[in-house]
Amino acid sequence: MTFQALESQSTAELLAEQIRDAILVGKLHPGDRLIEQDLSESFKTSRGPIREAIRILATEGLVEHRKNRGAVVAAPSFDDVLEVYAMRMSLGSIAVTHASQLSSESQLDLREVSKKLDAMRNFVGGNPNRMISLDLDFQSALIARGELPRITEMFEQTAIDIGVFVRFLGIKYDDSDHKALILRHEKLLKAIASGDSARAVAIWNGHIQVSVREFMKPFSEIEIQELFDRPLMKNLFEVENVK
Amino acid sequence: MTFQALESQSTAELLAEQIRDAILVGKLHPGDRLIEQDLSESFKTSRGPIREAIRILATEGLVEHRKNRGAVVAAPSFDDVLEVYAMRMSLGSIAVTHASQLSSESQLDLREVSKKLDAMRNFVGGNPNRMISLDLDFQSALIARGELPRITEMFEQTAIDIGVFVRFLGIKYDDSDHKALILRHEKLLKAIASGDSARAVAIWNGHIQVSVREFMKPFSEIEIQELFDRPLMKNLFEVENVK
DNA sequence: CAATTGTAGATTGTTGACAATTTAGGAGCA
DNA sequence: TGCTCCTAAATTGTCAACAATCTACAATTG
Repeated sequence: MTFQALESQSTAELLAEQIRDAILVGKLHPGDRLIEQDLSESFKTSRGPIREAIRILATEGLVEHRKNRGAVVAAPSFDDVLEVYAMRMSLGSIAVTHASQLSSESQLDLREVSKKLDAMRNFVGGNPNRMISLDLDFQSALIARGELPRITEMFEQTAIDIGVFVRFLGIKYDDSDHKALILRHEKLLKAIASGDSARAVAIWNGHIQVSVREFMKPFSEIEIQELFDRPLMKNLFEVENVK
Repeated sequence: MTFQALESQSTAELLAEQIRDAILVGKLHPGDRLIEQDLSESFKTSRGPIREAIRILATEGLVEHRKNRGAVVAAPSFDDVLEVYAMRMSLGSIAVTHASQLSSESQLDLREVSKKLDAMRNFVGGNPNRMISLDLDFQSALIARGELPRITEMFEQTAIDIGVFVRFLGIKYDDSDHKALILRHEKLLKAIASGDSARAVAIWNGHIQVSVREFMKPFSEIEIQELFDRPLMKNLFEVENVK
């Protein structure tokens, strides 16, 4: 009988998680200051662990930390959205390709990823923001199958960024999208499992494009036209893709 | 008249820099433990700033940090080299493309990058490891011209990784390489300045490939053959490139 | 003698006090 | 009024003592 070592998180990590959630849920707004004393009283701990938690959030980019001036919640722009999706497209392509290749060598186990997709299937028509979070989960699990630890970690970092964007730009997948979304993911898994890395990457790119489009929903026709003039935007939509 | 605020580094950052250098210079070896008490005595400071410094190094991946067990200097493998170069190729492509596009809109200032290249020219034939470090400097400065802060930061992270690899695998550019290296960089800058992003990316990819080959020098013919069987390796060498 | 348990020393985790720095606002002055 | 300078409050930075945890090794047991 073997047990999973339960390697509990450190207090600082636990605190970071709580504060991160507070930002993602909207209890803390961009520009809000994080004051060590106040937080340490709220969480009934000393300032030490709080300092570490803030440092974690700072490396994640959720807060900005300036010497002797403390930390404030960061405010993202649409340029940030484009940059982050460019990273996800390109890091994801590497990982998806590698996963496909591992699959050819039958070193690939997609069970965990399939489970995440099941969770999405069971949620069709449910709360839109929750669906986005399930989708991010699915993607993270998939990218992790590439077995490239640094890329996995950086990809995870971009997922946190997107959580912030969603919060501050008010994005929602609507119900009709849910089905298309899942269909695309099914195709993607099939391509990876069959070792067809080129097709897998094309589907991946297509999904990134759809995701970026989601972020434009709050904008007007004219604004969207202008967005497509930005180089980063063009680059994102010029790649080979399967819709 | 305006001055640049000189925003001095915090003590923890200063300490992190010193310890990082100690690792890159080889004073600290993989597996060595970093003991807060000892370090705080060496640096004549308390354990607080040392803790923060170690946390910084941990997020950079230079040391591994396990709960209640402290930090040890990490040991990289050749797979790590491949992963890091895959990231540099792909993040760099995004930045180089964007820089080329900014150049078309004449929003690009390559003076700082040119200075870095001058530094390399003045060093032809000099200490090989120092030349690698100048090359990394050049590349970082170039990527920063892409004006994509997250990508720039992640790219910088990979530069740190490479410092560790160079140290532990004993890589050296030899003198003959220096000239080819600089010639390539000149072509790259020209392509970017003229807004030819496709060509710039191809040159960029070629440089990454050459860099990876440097890391194989210590290996035997047979070992190198085997390395080329790895999927990541194939992917790195299959991209469009200019040698 | 091998396996387990117990224990001391080493090391990290946490805390509250104190020092240094920044910020905001008012007093003084042109 | 508008400007500079100064001071007090707020806040972060640093420190040293103490608590919790881990590691290595000796003692114990079967």
